[in-house]
Amino acid sequence: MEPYEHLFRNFSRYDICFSPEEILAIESLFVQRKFRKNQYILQQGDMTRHETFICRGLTRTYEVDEKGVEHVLFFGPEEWWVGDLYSFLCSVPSQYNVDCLEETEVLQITRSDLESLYVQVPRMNQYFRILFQNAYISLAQRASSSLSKPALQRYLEFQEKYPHIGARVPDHQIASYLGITPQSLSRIRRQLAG
Amino acid sequence: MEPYEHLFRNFSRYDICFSPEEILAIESLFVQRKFRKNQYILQQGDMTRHETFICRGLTRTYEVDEKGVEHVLFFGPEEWWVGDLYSFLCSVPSQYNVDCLEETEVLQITRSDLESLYVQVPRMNQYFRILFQNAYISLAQRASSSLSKPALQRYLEFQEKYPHIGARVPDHQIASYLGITPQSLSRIRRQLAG
DNA sequence: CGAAAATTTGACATGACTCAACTGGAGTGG
DNA sequence: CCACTCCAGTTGAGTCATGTCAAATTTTCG
Repeated sequence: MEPYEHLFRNFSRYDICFSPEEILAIESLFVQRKFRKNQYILQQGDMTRHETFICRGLTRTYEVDEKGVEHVLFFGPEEWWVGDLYSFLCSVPSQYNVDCLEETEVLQITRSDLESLYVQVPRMNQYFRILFQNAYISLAQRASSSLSKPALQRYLEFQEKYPHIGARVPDHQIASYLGITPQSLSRIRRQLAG
Repeated sequence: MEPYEHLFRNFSRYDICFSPEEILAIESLFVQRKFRKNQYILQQGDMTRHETFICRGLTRTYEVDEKGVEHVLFFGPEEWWVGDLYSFLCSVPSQYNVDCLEETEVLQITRSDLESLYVQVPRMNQYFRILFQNAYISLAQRASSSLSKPALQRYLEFQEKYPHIGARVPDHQIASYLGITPQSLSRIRRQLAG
């Protein structure tokens, strides 16, 4: 499927349609790019110059703490936006790494182009508003769950919510996403199996 | 201070200005309301009919799990929006309770009025987009922290980020916000003091 | 003042972590 | 095709942070 189709399909999920001129403006401001497996879209410490929409593939967003331990924050499959929003908006170095777990095709937009897009196509504000609303709701549920539920239950919730991701990602990265060690996840899996 | 002043001051924090007609539209769609201490703005299981902007006072958003344990998700001081967004947007019963820890003055808007506001004042999309962006960033940092850092450090982060809230809220609610028991928080405090 | 709530403390239990060793499969080079 | 290595995953033993239960103490507030 052609990359822009993914993007416009995502717009239409939120019942947001654009005029032909707007479509041209949108297409002219995004840049298409392809990453190989294990390649980095963004590295901790770098300036975030683009926000990135995933058309195909799978990414992971993670940070490395003072002790050198990786913490996976999100997986980014098709039709997700990835990037360090804080870094992007506030022009500070990124706290996060984003790398590709599979060969990945993306569309990218720079901050100044996004701002010009908001002016040219005001309805983009609506699109991103809804997007952030949803992201916020989903993150609130995850945060609540991580504060109050044991690892077993969080694992089950993850499996239920992202069955397709669970199958594409090694266990130790799922453990990191859940905030537990690979050993703990392994024991949880044994407990579920037995 | 007059309630609408708080609201417009919040708009202006994001460099968003409105024409006199827009200001009239905004003022006509929000309803002013006052809650006493301990009164509920929203109860778990109810339909969320309004989103609520806090002009004065302090709220807490919490949920009650299967075991009957309360989990505080957010505190809502002046110039915060509170409410169960998911319930509000999707017209499902709320998962959360919002009550007032102090006497609280708010401005409320219903879903249909907010939708009509987006049409009458398209720039409101921009305002809420930025609001959700920021809320999302802040929540992502909290979620990351709750997954990877010990309780002591989370407590210190909370104190640093919301010093004014820490002073206005009983400890056991801070403990709940941090995802630990009041006993654990008490021990952490002793450790810090000694 | 007196009741109720908040906080602290102690003893013990438990879930998750750490460290270390082991297993098993995927790739690599002889 | 067979070692060999590498990495993910598993398992075990001991430790630590935090939870649970119960009780004492302090604070709040009618």
